[in-house]
Amino acid sequence: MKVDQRDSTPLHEQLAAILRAEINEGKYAESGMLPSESYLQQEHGVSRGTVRRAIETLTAEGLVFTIAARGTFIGKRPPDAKSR
Amino acid sequence: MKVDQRDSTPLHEQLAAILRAEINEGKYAESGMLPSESYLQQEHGVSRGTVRRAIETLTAEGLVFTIAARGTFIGKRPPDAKSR
DNA sequence: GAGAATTTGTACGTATGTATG
DNA sequence: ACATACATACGTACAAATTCT
Repeated sequence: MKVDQRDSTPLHEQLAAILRAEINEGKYAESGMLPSESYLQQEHGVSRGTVRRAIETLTAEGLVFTIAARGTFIGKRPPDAKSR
Repeated sequence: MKVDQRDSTPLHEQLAAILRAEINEGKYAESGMLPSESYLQQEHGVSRGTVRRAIETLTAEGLVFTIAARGTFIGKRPPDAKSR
């Protein structure tokens, strides 16, 4: 799946939908985490800001959570994790 | 006490808190020094860089001081800490 | 003193967080 | 939405200093 630059749907929404589907398909079940933002940026041909907005959406949905300098993990954020 | 990899509190902060508590409990009173960085690294399952940042914090607090290739000692750095 | 082992020091690479235009 | 720059966090590799055999 790829984002469509001509589609009027915001890129970050398109990307969020793609990632959401991939997660539900178990694509990242092995590592338990998403690829780095830079990787996703190059992979999908969008800016890092767009990648981050997409991940933000998935975080709000409780699908993933990120920890600074470590990465974005699949699943709900543990109760004692303080960052956003 | 152990660091929590899923807690988003920086690992070096978690480790600093652990070491600070252990020092105050007198855990290292006997030797008067901290274990080596490699030991702490394996003991707590973090990288050496994280260990060093934790020790850096304790040093800034005046709780310990480090001498190159010798180790990290409990207490405030003496004026002539380099000589033997 | 020589050489190996141990310990701390420094540099660099990668990842996410924040700010600006 | 994108680009860039910088900050913070974590890790790895190599270098330097000290100690031990």
